[in-house]
Amino acid sequence: MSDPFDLSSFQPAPPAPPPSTPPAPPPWLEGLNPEQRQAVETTDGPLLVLSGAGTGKTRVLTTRLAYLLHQRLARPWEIMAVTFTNRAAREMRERVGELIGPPAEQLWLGTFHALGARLLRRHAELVDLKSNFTILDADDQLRLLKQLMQAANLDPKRSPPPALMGCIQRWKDRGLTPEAVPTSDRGAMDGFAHRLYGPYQERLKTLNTCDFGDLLLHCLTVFKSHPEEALQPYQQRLRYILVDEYQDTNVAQYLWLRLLAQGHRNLCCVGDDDQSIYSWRGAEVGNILRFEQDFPGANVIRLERNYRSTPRILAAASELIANNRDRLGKTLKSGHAPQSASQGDDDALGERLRVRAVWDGEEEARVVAEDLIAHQRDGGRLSDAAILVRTGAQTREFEERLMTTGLPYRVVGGPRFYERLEIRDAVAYLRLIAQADDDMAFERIVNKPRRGIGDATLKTLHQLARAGGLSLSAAATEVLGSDELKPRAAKALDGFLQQIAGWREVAAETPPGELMSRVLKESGLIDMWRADPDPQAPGRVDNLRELCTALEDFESLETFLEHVSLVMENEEAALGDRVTLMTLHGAKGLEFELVFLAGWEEELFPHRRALDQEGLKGLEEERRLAYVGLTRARRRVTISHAANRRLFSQWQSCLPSRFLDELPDAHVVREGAKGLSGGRAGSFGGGSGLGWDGPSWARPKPDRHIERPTPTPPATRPAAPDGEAAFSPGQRVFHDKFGYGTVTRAEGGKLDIQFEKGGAKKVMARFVVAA
DNA sequence: ATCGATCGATTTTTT
DNA sequence: ATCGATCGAT
Repeated sequence: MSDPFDLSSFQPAPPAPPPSTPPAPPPWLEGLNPEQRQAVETTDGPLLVLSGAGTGKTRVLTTRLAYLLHQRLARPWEIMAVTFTNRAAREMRERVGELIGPPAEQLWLGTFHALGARLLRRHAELVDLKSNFTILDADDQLRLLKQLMQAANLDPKRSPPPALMGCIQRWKDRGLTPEAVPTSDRGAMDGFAHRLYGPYQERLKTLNTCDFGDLLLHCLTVFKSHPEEALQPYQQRLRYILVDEYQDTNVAQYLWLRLLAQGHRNLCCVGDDDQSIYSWRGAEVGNILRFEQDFPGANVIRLERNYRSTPRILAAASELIANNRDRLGKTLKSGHAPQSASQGDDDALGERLRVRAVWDGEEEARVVAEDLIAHQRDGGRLSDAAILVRTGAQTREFEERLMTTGLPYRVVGGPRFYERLEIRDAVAYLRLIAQADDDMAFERIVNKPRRGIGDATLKTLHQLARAGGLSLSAAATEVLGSDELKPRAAKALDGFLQQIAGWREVAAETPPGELMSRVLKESGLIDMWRADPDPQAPGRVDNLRELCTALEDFESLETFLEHVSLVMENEEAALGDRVTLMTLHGAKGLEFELVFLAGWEEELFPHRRALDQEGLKGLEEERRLAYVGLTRARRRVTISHAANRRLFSQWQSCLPSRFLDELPDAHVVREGAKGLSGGRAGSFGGGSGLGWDGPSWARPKPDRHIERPTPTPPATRPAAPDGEAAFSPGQRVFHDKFGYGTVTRAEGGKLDIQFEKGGAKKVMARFVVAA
């Protein structure tokens, strides 16, 4: 394994790479269209590639990398390719590898954060860190901030820690250290954010830790304060820099790139302003909009030929996004079908987009499931379909439905493996073993499982640590030498320290996976979860096992811990044929044959918060999100909106999203839901408690024309027979929510049912049908 | 030190 | 509905 940042192996490069006879053009240039090819072959100077959805962006990037190497314009370690996500980095490395083989390994290729981290480790001492600094995740960040707030006597009610944290992070995104925060910004959050920012940074340094923002922010500091030592070598070395998803870069990333690119000025940024959906996280669309001013003499190439979606989908997406003002302007053209297709030729244009009105979220999920079953019956694969939602919470109803229907699915971007409670605890053990002064880890696990080390003991340790400038571990050793603790607590603490010390020795001669299983067993963590009656506990035990397996792939504890901090995801288990369920944000960069876009309702999408906080800018970003959603689909788009939705514990009636009005009628077919007004209303059993006064979408609204739903009874739930159907034990039944089950007891209108998924339940007979 | 109950606030997106 | 924080009892 070579470390691209290892300057020790760096020999002053020949002034220019030998411009020997340029090799013949390689075969992989052949398949490119003229614009793509131009984007690959324009190697000199700043270049902006505006790449619309589905126009072969990744292909251009990877081919460009291969081209640079093939033409001997640079050696692998003289090229940096930066991505936004780990997924993109992985994919790029794979695909470049396919083109050029092993040299791909030596490219500086990774996410901003990964590259930033590796760079920073080389120069950590310049910002008062040690090169083995740890990387804090969101959870630890927040805990730390809360501690500081407590020390400063700030009321977490009046100033919510997450909001304060967000504020600090946005400063970091803009490349602002505490001193550099402009006075106009210092009043934010009643001034508390700025008041805490400095101490927060101090604390991080004491702990020899960085948060995510620091990985870039500290780089900038280092670049500026020690250019000759920590910047120029890189500037000279990096002949070419490529950036993916440039529209998502924040100011800090922009500055970082600009500094590194100053040597050779061969900066190639690829992006799409229409897909900028991360402004809330500090991303600056301005970066891409300003590119030509920032880098005078820049070339701009537009990729507009879309090879992914049908003409109808492209037309719909284009018309929708045309409602945005701040854009560089691109028009997606269909890349395949030569325009020979005559206007009325439906086949050539592809299917119309379907817009479907449903009663509520449950029905929404049900119809999607029905469509999926039909799709399967037609020989389609589930893995060709995706359900895209605006917020993570929306996945739940779909999960329930898919589970009861027996359709395999996967949730992308759900609670991630390394973020799970039990995993974080287990990893904290490893962290403490690897680094005794990892106080965050120490605090996290010192009393987990319970070993009688409570708040009182911890408080003593904190005091001592602060007074003596010690880590908690060191303070613990100190305190045991004194008699400050009660014997009982002292004994427990001593036992804990000894255990950790013991594992530390084991770690030296044992592979990480084995170490982990020993720790889990000997610490009692595993037993703790085994003994937990919580229904989720067994799953946690499984996760811990999986963790041990995952650890087998790592050489050392250190490499694993770096992986955990930066990658945060576990290799996905072999998937099989599953439908994908995820948020719109998570879907960027992916494509599917069939796409279901759920929850297109005002307040939810566009999301109310986006509108409240950012006004028009927020709306435009939501619209870009819609654009991203539409352009994920190759063949078929199905949009749904519910008339009612439960938002926290309350029912709310919803209006269809304004985005629906922005889709061209010519390419859309609007459907009412099956059985909406017929069977459904009755199934609420005269429950007028909902205060429903008719489907909101049916209320007259001048510029909307949504058909009234046809009163067809729902396919999966025939109305229950009026004279209470006679169910008897042993009978197989179907319940709308719980799926299939067997009756174990029947008494009047009430049944006991053993469901195949979800266990035993008591259910009113009218809610089930014979299966 | 630990546990349980109660109360209140909180809901976007995540490298 | 779910999560945290807080408080009082054991």
